[in-house]
Amino acid sequence: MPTRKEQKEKRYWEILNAALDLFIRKGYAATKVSDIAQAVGMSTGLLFHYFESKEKLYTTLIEFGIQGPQQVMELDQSDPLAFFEEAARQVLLYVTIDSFTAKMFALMSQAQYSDAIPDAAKSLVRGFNIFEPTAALIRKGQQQGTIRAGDPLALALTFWMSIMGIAEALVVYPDFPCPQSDWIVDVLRRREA
Amino acid sequence: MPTRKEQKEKRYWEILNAALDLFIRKGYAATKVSDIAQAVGMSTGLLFHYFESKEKLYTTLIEFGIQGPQQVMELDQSDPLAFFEEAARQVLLYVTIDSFTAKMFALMSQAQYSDAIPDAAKSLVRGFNIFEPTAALIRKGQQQGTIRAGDPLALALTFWMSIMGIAEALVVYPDFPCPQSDWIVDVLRRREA
DNA sequence: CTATTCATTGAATGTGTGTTCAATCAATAT
DNA sequence: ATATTGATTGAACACACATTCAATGAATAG
Repeated sequence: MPTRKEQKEKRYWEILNAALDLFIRKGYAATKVSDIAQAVGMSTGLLFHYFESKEKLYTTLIEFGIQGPQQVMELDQSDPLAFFEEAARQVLLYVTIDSFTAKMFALMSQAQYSDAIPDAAKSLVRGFNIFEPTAALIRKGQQQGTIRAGDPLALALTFWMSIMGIAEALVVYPDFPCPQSDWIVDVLRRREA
Repeated sequence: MPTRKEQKEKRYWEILNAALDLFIRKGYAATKVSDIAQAVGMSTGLLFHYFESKEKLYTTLIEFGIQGPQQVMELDQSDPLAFFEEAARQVLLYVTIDSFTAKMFALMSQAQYSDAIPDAAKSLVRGFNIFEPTAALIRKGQQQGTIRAGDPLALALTFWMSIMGIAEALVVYPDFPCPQSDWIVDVLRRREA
């Protein structure tokens, strides 16, 4: 028998889940609060007992969302190429086994290039720039001779856009076959002579 | 001295340009007709003398947009790997020299995964599936031994998501360094033993 | 058992936005 | 020169949607 508090906690997550799904498919502006409420199975008014506004709900999701990329960047960076292999592997793993985390990646990927999200969310997203630290790592790998020559920022962009784009596509179409993570790393890998 | 008809034609394109830019940055729902009108420098009401509705305006853009991928698929396909090299080269070339076409790619890329666009536009986008023909070409390349082993659909997804994601990012941030097209093709290229 | 808290609803409110329209003025045609 | 067409505006309209709120009833506390 679930206590009142447990029920509330459970519904809190149900809302976040439903909202995440809708925000990915329709975007922030096109997602109606009533859509989310309906997906969870509650009245629209009740949703405002859990989140004070649509904006706050979205921003809460983004707060969770930045943890995904952050965790990835916390992987062992001593060997740059190994880091990218592991990063790609992890993200694609989420896509198959942890749809919530996978959807978070998709959400972050969209938020990165959208001008139509709440200001608070925009600040959060822009505050965590994944490209600069990635470019630094790529530079290191280039010196070691494991990563191909070329503008590090451009290489970082290529790597992350592939990962994010694939994650986004697979979240929306889960039946699509999942690429292998080392294919993507081949964008960075130095080719043998 | 421009005639009345020329003026009208010119403004028609100005509207399409401004709308394209805003739709990419903000998405369909978050882009207000008044935003577009303001960007062009006309009253909101006047815009409806050029396009009967916001929906029609968006769908017109999508109609132009599908021509981009269509043209790419019309490139010579006799040598699969050469085709992908040329396709990647062309798309990235547009990003640098023809921002209208480049933005079209970004628009199509977004539309592909959005549930929040007009039905007419959705039909158009879904009607032209780029993945199936690409997968067929990949299969051919695999038989020839120029393309790596692996699920052809998954390889097609990887290739196009990289291209589209990069195009989208560069359209929004034109100052970002542009990757080299052959990096992306390395996702498909069979590695020497 | 009674009182209180609080989840829940459905209707009401207000704002924002797509669209329409009557009126104006400039360009073109006759 | 006059009439007609068409570009242009600003205000008006209607509708959709985020948010509020008073009322209800069930769970919990005392």
